[in-house]
Amino acid sequence: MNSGSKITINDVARAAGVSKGTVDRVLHNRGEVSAKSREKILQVIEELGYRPNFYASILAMKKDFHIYCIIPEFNNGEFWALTEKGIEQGREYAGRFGISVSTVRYDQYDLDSFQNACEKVLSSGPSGVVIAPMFRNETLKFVKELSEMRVPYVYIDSKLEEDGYLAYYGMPMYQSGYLCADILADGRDVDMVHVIRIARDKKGLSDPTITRRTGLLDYISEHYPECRIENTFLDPRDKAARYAVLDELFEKDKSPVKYIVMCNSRVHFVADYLRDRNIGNCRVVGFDVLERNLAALRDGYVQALIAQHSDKQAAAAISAITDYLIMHTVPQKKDNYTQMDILNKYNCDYYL
Amino acid sequence: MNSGSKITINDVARAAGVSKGTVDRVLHNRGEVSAKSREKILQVIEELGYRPNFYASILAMKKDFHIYCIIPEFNNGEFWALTEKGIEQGREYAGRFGISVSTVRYDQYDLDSFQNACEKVLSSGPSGVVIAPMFRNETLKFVKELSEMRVPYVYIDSKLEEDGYLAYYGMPMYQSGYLCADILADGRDVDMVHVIRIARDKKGLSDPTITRRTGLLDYISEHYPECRIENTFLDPRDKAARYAVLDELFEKDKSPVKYIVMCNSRVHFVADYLRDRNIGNCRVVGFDVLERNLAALRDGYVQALIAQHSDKQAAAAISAITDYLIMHTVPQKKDNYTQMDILNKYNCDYYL
DNA sequence: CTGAAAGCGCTAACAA
DNA sequence: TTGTTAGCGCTTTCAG
Repeated sequence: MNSGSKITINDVARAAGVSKGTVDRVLHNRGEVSAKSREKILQVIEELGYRPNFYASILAMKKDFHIYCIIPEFNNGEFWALTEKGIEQGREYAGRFGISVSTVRYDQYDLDSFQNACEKVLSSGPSGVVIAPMFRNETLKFVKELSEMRVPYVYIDSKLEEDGYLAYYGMPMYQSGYLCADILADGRDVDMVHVIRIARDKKGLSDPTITRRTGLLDYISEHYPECRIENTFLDPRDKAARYAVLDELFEKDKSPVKYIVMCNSRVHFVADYLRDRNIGNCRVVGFDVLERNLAALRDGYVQALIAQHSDKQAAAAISAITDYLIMHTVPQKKDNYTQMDILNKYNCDYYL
Repeated sequence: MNSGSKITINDVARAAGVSKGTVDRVLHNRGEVSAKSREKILQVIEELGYRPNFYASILAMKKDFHIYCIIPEFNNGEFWALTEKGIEQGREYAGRFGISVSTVRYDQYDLDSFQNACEKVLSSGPSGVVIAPMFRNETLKFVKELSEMRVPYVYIDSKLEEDGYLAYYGMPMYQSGYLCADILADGRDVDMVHVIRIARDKKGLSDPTITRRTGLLDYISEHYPECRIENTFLDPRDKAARYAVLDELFEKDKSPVKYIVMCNSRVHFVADYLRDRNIGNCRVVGFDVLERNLAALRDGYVQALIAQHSDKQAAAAISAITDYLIMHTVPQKKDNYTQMDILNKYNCDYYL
């Protein structure tokens, strides 16, 4: 019940018949200690239930830790803004321990800028890094260097299939697509689903939502084998083009209810169109709590949003590194698949 | 960016031409300090941007803080078990600061036991208390004493309409009922809703879910003015009686789909019945993530659960008090209405 | 009203 | 391989 343990390193030293210097050595596996002392000390620690006082420890080591977060650039109101908010929370936590946190951003469509970001971090002598990996190979190279420098790193948003990370915090992508389909279909008679996607100009860039889309399509082929899937591509930078494409979609699909889904955070593109064209007979589902998406939810142009606390993910990532740095603890779970939140117009105002 | 500020109380003392003892005095409004010194010191603090180092401070004061949590008793798998888990998390956090946390439980159907719990806490000299208030008047009396002793307290789960609390963490009850109705009805043709309730033996005990039920009924009368509401009462301790009552319900209601809702965490009572009787044509919605409710969700006997992170609520409550004790900060928001999570069979496994 | 000084529990040289 | 010691930044007597 009581965590305010009173026994100090001095008590241990006395009981073990050594000096506190030696106790400290075994505590941190530093310097050489005779097997005999070591054993005795460990035993005494056990018996007395000694717990080190982290605050004394922090005070004494006066190290200069610095955590770097590598994430994509963003504009206000975009997906990564929420992550940045979480970094802010993490900074607050880490700051209490005298650990500073900074963000390094890169253009998620530009490999060079990612490489630059990594190099910048590497040359700054990081104590730990949080990374949202968009480029597979480059990231692998980067984390390998970190490993060699014994710098702990944690993935957020998505992770790679290597093993050296301290922790991962993100959404279960495949399941999120599966869930999304269930919410979209909702037990109705669905014979056509429009999957709206973002046209990506550069090739060679992996589509971050591909796994999610797979989950979506799997659900549909399992539950609605007859259902047709229509893919439609939207240009994120050209509103007129988007409207033209959507106009075409609505001309072709004459069903009484249109089922529309987007696997990324841009469902507001669709909502804005529907609002402008005053179209009501749609069931639209998308992802993530951008302000524009929430507005669409409230207005009824989007029926549901699947959200994740990407702020908490970032904050958790920073806490994990902080705790590792300060008290050498590793997170209880290495892979943390965070919950998928279903938002509709009645609960969205209590989110965040 | 950097929170590891380098300026210490010594720097301030030197710059102000006084000793650090004096600086400490103005920092904590302790002892008398000449107006002149005081002003000078304040100014220097401002100029240098001095931020005290909490860890040195904690180390030096070696105070003995103790937080008490007052919550209802429970059995394994019941609602309050999750709260207890959150208390455990909070204990871990507080423990880092040498603050201990203990739980005092009471019988939520017995006023005396609540009074006993309060007295016990009061006489233990609490540094702070977390309370889930089930008895209005007694709680008011209790918190008044706390206020007089200048002991900070925070409400979880529900709160009273007084003003002295440090913070509150809980679900927006009315809205949760409203949301629940929306999920239950889900745009279908609903002409009868069964509201299943718990028969409470003792009178004078306020029904904790009354606000939620109001939200539920309001939604229905707004969206389905013709819909009939049937109340059915279940005895929590008598399975046979529950089955009898439910048998009767199913004999009377011949509609093709039955709409069933419970406003508390016991929807597993209904699910168990449906499973045993092998009844499938129902749409059932309930609250809270008890293991038995989750099982019902997975099996399809309950379609949706509205959940809240009552563990996080408790943990947040303890953190709030800890932070207040250690660094004299008050929570950003006093009233924290936590999000309402919609769970179905596809996302429930990623919850908690 | 104020300064000096002795710790709080731990780390990291430095000697031995 | 080990003990000793000087702090880390702050609080708290205790003199003055």
